[in-house]
Amino acid sequence: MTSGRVTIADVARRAGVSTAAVSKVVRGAYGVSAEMQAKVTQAIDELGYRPHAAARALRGRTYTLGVMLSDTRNPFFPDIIEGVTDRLGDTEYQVLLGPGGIEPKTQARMTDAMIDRSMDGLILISPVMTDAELTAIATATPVVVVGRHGGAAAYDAVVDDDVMGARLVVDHLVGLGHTRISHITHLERARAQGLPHTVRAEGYRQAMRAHGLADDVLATSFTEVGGFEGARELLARADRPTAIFAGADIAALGVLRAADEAGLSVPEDLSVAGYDNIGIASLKRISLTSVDQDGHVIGATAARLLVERIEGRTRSVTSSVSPTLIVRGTTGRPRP
Amino acid sequence: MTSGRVTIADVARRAGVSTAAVSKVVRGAYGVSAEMQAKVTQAIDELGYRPHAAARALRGRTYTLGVMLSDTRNPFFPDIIEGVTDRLGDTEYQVLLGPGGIEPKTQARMTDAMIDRSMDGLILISPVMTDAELTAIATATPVVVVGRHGGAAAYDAVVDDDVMGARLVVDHLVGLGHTRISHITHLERARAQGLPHTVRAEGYRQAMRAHGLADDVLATSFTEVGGFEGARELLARADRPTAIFAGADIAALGVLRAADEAGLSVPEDLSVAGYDNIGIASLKRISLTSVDQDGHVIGATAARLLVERIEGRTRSVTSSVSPTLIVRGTTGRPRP
DNA sequence: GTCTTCGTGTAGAACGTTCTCCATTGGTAG
DNA sequence: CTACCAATGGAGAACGTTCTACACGAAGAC
Repeated sequence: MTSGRVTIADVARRAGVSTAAVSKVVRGAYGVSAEMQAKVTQAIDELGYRPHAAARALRGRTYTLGVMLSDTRNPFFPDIIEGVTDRLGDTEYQVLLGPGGIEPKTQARMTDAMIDRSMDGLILISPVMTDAELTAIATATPVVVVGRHGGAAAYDAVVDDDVMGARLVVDHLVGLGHTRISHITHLERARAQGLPHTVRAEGYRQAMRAHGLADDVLATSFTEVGGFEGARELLARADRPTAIFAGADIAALGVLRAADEAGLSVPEDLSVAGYDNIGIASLKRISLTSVDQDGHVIGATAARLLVERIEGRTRSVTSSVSPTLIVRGTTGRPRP
Repeated sequence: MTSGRVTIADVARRAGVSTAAVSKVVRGAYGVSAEMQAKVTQAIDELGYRPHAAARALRGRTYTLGVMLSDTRNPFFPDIIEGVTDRLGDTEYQVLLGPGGIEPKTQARMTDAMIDRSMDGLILISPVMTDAELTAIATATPVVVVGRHGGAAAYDAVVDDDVMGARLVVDHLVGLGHTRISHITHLERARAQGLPHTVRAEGYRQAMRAHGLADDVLATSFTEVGGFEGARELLARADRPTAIFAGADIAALGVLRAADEAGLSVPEDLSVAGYDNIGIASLKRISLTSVDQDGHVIGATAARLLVERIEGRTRSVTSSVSPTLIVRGTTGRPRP
């Protein structure tokens, strides 16, 4: 099978030097003459040599970074991934994605698998696990956590300022004249803290209080169905809200469907706002008011922090990205 | 860094046996007594030993399967991935995804990287490369190609019957009374053959011919913008089509936007159909008529074929999945 | 001239597995 | 009682790298 593989020994033989010398050239290490450099690179090119990452793993780097995805379906992830790969495009690092699933158990299995494959570092996107578990992982390998607030000392964190994002939405809706504004959030089974939806819900509560309004939070799930069912419940009430702020755009899409089915027109009868500003939100047919997180920047920042940490930084860093509100057609003045 | 790692030697010491014996137990190999089995598994549990995949790579399996994604943004991929992981869930194999990008160059780089990391097998989703390149990869490691027609002998293939899918759409539109039906396809820069969009376009042509109608294919790209610009061009014509069949749902969404901006109502002035039946297509607000591929089945089939091939099958297999047409609100009778 | 020092190259031991022999044991056929 | 065999466990060589020593020569300092 691997019969055809060109090894470092082949290159060394061809160039008439030792394998150690070839290794130095490949790694750009100290102590190589210009002549040696030339000889070896020529041999490498002639033979088409590529270092065997798995073999490297046993001694040094693998030049592999892992990104654990908690939910492959979330349309917001591609932005982050693109940010990561763009940032890493001209480096030697390769990015591999691990579908971790929604369950804490499967996520733990995936991170273990990544560590077992000696990845040089891990980016965990909205991981659902305790701080203790997170710290345990971070002692085994450099870690950057995306989307969880209150990061610990052992790892870096990149977060969206979710409190601010929620406030932007509430301020906007109140500015339009709404007073009965409900919030749909995600119900978490695990004991993880500082997850985006929790913080968004808290930001929503704070903002409502600041305006002297009563808050109303309903927990379903961040899926189209979750948004649909949550909205159906809210809209069935006698004093139904005039605006619904969903903690994620996918859920907001479900809210829109519920409004359609209930025969309510948006935004006249009901204003709807989401969070994440996913691609579809900008489609004329949807035109969803949403909070934009700039996933590209988040991904690029995570990649930068991870490489820094791999290359020696030990002091922990938390980077916060400010969201912006994108006002579109699903929010407007309530009927008097 | 890796100081804390429990190795096979630790387990062997603890159980009072040789490392070779532990290896046998771990792999479930032949020649282990019940007693040995018990001793070793106990030691493994006590120490929390997990085999180091990178070290394994040097001699045997890595139990890692790679899935190369040609485009992370395509909302159809999560279905395939879920099919793969579901199928592999209770096996020892781990799935890692490689964002290969749209460029042939970056895709080649990614497949190389996966081979260098000694993955046991690769699933390539709509790879953009020549058959020769594909065959070269397939000689290095087991390969299953998803979404490319006309697979070669060196690898397995899972394809959607795109000719049939295109015919379903055309038949449906003709049945409604349309005669001027245009098709938007994806313009390929590379010399790859048998890609889905090519086959869909060909299926469209065949079906139109079968109905005695003139075909009209416009090549832009399978993106929202691609669909938008293509539709804008088509709708600016004097004898503009009464129906547009986009080769992918994302492009169809762009077509809808173009229709909105042109002040055309759907489906009265323009019928629109897509391909892939992505999640959003079923939203009331979109309600896009589309061809459903059952990505879950495709992914699961690909995973099954790959494992079979890894475990010894050499005869090449091509599995074809039949699509179904999901009729929704964006298609209807043309104005007389 | 001898002693350092520096720059360059190499030998050879890791790294954590798997896998091919080989040795030992106990049982059974003759 | 011998000869053979099957079943089990172990020794030790791979696998393809990196990395720590160290050797060697040239150049400079005294």
